[in-house]
Amino acid sequence: MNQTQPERLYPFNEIEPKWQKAWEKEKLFQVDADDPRPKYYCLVMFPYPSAALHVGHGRNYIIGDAVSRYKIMRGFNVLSPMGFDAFGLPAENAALKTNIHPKTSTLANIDRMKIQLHQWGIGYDWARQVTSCLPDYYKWTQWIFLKLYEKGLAYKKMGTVNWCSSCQTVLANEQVVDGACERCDTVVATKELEQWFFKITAYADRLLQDLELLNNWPERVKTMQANWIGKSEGVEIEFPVVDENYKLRCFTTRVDTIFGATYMVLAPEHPKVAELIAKVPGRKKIEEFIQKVRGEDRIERTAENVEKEGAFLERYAVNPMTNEKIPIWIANYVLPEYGTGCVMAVPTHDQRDFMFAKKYHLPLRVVIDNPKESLDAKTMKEAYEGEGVMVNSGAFTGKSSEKAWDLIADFMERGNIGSRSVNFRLRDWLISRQRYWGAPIPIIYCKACGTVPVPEKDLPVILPEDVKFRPTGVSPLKDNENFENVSCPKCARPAKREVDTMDTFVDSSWYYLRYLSPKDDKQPFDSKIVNRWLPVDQYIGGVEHAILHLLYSRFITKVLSDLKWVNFSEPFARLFTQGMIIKDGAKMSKSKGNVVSPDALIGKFGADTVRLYTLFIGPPEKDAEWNDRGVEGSYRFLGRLWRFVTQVGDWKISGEGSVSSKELRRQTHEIIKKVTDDLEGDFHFNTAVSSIMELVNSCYQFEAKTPEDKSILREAAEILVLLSAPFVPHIAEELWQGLGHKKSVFRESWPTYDSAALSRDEIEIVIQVLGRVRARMTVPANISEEDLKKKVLEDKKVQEWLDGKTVKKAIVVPKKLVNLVV
RNA sequence: GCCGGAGUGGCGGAACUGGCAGACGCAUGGGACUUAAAAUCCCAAGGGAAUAUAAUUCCCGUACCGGUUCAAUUCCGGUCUCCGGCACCA
Repeated sequence: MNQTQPERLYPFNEIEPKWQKAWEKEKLFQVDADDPRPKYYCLVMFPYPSAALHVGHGRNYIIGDAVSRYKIMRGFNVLSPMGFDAFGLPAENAALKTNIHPKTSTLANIDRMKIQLHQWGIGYDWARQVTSCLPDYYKWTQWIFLKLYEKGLAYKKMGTVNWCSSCQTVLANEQVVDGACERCDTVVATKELEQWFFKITAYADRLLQDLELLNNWPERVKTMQANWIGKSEGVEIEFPVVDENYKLRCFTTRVDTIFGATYMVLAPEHPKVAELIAKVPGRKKIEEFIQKVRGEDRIERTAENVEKEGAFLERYAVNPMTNEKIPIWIANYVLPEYGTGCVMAVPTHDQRDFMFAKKYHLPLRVVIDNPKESLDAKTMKEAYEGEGVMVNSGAFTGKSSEKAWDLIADFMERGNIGSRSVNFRLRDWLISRQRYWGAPIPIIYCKACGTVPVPEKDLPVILPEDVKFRPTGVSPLKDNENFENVSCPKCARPAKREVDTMDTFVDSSWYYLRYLSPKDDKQPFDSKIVNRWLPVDQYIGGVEHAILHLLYSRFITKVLSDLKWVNFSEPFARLFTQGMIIKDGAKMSKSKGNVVSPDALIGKFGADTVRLYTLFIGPPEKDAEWNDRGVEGSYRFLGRLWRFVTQVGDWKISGEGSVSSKELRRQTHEIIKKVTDDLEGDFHFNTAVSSIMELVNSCYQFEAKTPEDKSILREAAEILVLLSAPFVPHIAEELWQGLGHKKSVFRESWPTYDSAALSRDEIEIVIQVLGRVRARMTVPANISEEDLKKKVLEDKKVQEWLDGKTVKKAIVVPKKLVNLVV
């Protein structure tokens, strides 16, 4: 135990609890609906209540709190709520080990986290807390499901779905990362199952389009969403099958290459394959190949350098533009779920087709010539995928491929050969889960009436507590006969409930609306109030939600907007994604043993130190390495601030300062501007904090000789306290009181700078000769350009550098520099 | 491969609209206080070179190569590396 307790530089352990209580008493963060001030909705992504919080989590809340407190001082009516995304697998998995019910452990974790948030000095309107695992909340999650169901946007279908064998449940596409479960890293298998989906694809185009409205979202998040939605425009072309009376449809983005389509490839899973090979001699071999491909899991199938393999179906189709008979193949590189599961192959102008054609000796024909170097199908080593001049393309020969694209598409549409079509990568959102700790899906199956939604008046469908929740691949709710067996709401005959629960991302896709009327038991939210407060002015959270939560929330908002429940179509006007805090080069986690707990640090240095360091660590949007010595530096600074402000506590503000103090006053006002700009801009708290530090350093350097000087220092002290209040609220309150103020510092208005104070009498001019700094001189600020030039040329050092050469040109940047060209 | 972002001291990082590169902090070195240490406070500091230890002065330096400009971390062209997303998507 040779860890030394640092000297107590100021009584943080006394003042912090004191002010936390005071804010509560004063209801600093409670929003009054009738407040006339302009609204500001500052929202931090609500957390999953796992174990205790670490300093990495803290960054999120500290940033949000700094923004809220700043906006309060700017005169806004700030709504800063907090809740808990409380359903989910971790609690359920823990329960399997510890035998503690998920509800018990979740609620206990919530209590623990609230204490931690409190100790950090984070202010929320706790009267608005939402907890997604409680019936008064999930009742309305179920209501949202019903609304989507009514609109045809929630549906059940049989399909190939992602299955995690460890979590024993299906997963949404968004929850599969590199072919593995995002939660437990188990390689995801595919299964044919009947599952519930939300039809997010119906909104694909709008979700993509409206990204353009989100000017205050980080570019990378918008890019990620755009990539995920994955729009591509092309043409769907019909290829007649030889000896059959049906056609196969191919989707292509390169309709300009149609004359080079020398064969066709189907996914092995394509529904027509069985029919096509029913009578061919080599049927057995083809079936074996299909079995082989089907047996591969997602990773094997989509891995980067998988050898392209295929089989000839011994059948032919007709290229509708050349009227040639072309062979039909199946191959592992054609995916059943994208486009039509059937592609036209143009080996000369598509690298995959090229490799496949070379392997199986399929014909190649150049139809777009490379303008730089003429192509020859016999000698080319790889496909040419660029633009060029059309060749071997019937009536389109000689045209540029860009132009031919539209001409061919038009021609096909006129002749009913094909039609323009758009494909998205985005798939519908699979929302059912075979697990216990989630909101039950409000559906009843009746033998007579079919699928019957639970009537709104019967909501919520309560999640029963007495359930043995072993994951078995079937929802644990099936265990509870009282839950499953019900009477049909339509015909009253015995019926069965849906036993699956909803993906927790459904819970979190609408919580930001519930904060506005968290206790309303008549409706999920009050449209009038929501329309007044939304969109959220500032949303703050981790970039890991760039696709999942943010895409789902945008989708649900658009649905609610179409249903006229809300009058806006994007929920979050501004988004800020903070970087992760790293320790020893890795993300903090219990298993790595690199978790930094705030509790000990708060005990040793106080919450303000932890807050200040967290904000000072680096640009908040970037990842940052936690450094314990850096924390001490922040603590030292607060000690310096404390010492300085308490020292000038009984000095008075009076009159003008002496000449020497003018510079300090100027700096003070410059820093008001700097901190304000940082807070209004990109939340660069690190530079805001550093300029506050600079001002403190200057104050220490300044020697106050006269009462006027003292008055300038006193003004600087007041401003320092006001400017640092959003970052280090406890010490700021205490110092503010020490300066003789009765009101909370957060009831004061944010300081504004006096532009007169920013002006200087004298300025330092940098003198360059040929762009290199050679001298500097101090001149009156209002000096004319002519006088300045004259003075510069008279300077001894300058003359040495000029060395008798003539000055061709003198560039004068007002108030900054003079550059002499010789 | 496509899309987005980044590359600056020993480290985290700063630099408005092209105008003194390295603010602020950490680590480091020196000093004060102390019997001593820790803590605290004060001072120094990109690298290199010259002079006499100094004051001082010069040169080199923002991933690399080139360009525009009186002047480039900033603008333009090219190259490399790293991070993130998508990817056998037709």
